[in-house]
Amino acid sequence: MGFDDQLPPKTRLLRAAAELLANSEGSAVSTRQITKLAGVTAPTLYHHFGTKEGLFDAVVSAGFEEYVAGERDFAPSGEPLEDVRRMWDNHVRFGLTQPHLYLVMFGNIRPESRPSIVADAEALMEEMLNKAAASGQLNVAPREAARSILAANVGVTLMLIAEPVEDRNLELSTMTRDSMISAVSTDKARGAATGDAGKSSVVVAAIALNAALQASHSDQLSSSELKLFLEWLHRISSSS
Amino acid sequence: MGFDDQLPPKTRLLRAAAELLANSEGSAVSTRQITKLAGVTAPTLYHHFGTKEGLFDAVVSAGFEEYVAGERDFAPSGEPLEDVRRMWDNHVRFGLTQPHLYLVMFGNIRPESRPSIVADAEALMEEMLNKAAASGQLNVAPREAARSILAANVGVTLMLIAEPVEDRNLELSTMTRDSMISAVSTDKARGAATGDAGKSSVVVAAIALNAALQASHSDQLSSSELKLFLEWLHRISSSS
DNA sequence: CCAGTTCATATAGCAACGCTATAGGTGCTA
DNA sequence: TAGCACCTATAGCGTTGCTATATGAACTGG
Repeated sequence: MGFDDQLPPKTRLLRAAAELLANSEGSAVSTRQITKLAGVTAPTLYHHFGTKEGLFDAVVSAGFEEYVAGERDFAPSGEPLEDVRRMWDNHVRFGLTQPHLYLVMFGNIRPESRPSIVADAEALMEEMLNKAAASGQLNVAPREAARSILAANVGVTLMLIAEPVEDRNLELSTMTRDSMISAVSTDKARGAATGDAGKSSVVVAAIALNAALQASHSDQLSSSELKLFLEWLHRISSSS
Repeated sequence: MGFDDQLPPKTRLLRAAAELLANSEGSAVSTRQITKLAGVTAPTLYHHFGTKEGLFDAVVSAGFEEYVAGERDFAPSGEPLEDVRRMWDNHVRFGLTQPHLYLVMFGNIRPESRPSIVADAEALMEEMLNKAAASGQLNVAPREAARSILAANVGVTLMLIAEPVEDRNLELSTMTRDSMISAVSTDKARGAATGDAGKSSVVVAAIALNAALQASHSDQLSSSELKLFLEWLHRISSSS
């Protein structure tokens, strides 16, 4: 069925399952679809993988190796916290590129396989944070920081996956990422080079005024004036 | 089948589904199990709910109302950020108490129902953050802060649910919670909220913004825009 | 060179699944 | 009492995950 007949059936099953899992938008994938695409019959699948879940686990293992490879495959920048940011972004990118694989890995609740994968991902993050801790950039234990950061990372990625593609806003990711990192690290205020106290107080005041205006329905401005006013407020308060 | 036969079939179906959903450890629940427990036959289910998913959606709606009730049912402490912490803890508690319901609500990826639930939860959080913003305690827009906090909240809760009960460490929750809140808030009362009890918060915020703008020479607005903006600001702040 | 063993695949089919076409029973209003 | 919604049951369709059984191919020991 349009699949390389030279490959051994086990490989063909793995590829067929991965392909169907990747293309089916959330809906279930049946063993009959898989075996048909792989060009084998049902018992072959159960001979090699025992169960449908077993086949999916094998696919997930392959996917996790790809994930780990992605998390390791960049030159360390010498700045550990910067590398943590890259790991975060890699994580999100992996989730958005392979949402179904990601959901099986991080979204499901499967008392056996999931914790092990999560533990491995945590270990990767902790490893990186150890370097930051060694140079005095962390104010909490690396393990706890890794767990906390990874939890937020998973939450953000799930949010983004669940959103329609057209209005996915990656700023949610970068903002949460920097919040988490700055909270566990000693050197606060990323981008402090450009940030100064006066400007940030403008932002704070603008945000406060915006919230207060919307809550109070002040009639000091006409509706058209208010609209423009709020637009400018937004421009001010979204500058960082 | 051991279910109150006085109740209408629709209610019995809902209760049976909720019970089976709550007790089945992750494994699927079949319509036949549900209808048998409810003491009705298959077509009754489809008459009332259209589809299996429809029945589950109804269960989730009930669960969500319970969630919202939990998020609203505490006296505001007068300190908005403290209330945000309580909302966070409520969220986690709800997830750990009803993990299966929670997973359907926040863990699954269902392009229709999930975003609406998430959006409602975000609105709840944003509502609370608006109060914080009005008193100048936020340094990002309430909506973005709400999305970010909720994402981390969901991620932490999923982590905790996936962990074996015996070594669940709630410190992960409090630590991530405080990290997110401290990253998004500004504990220093920057001018805006300094004890001007008499004036409305709009006026206070406008005055603060006015002062801050003149001190910082922000370049987000052109000079003509700035002039008009300040004029409006003056109109707002001189109203009492 | 062949009997024995093991591995890998196919034929055929089971029980359970979500779902529905159809019909019968119930309580209401006219 | 007739008619009409509404609600539920009988029976069964097509599909699902999975398997008891059998067959062919490849290797091994004598």
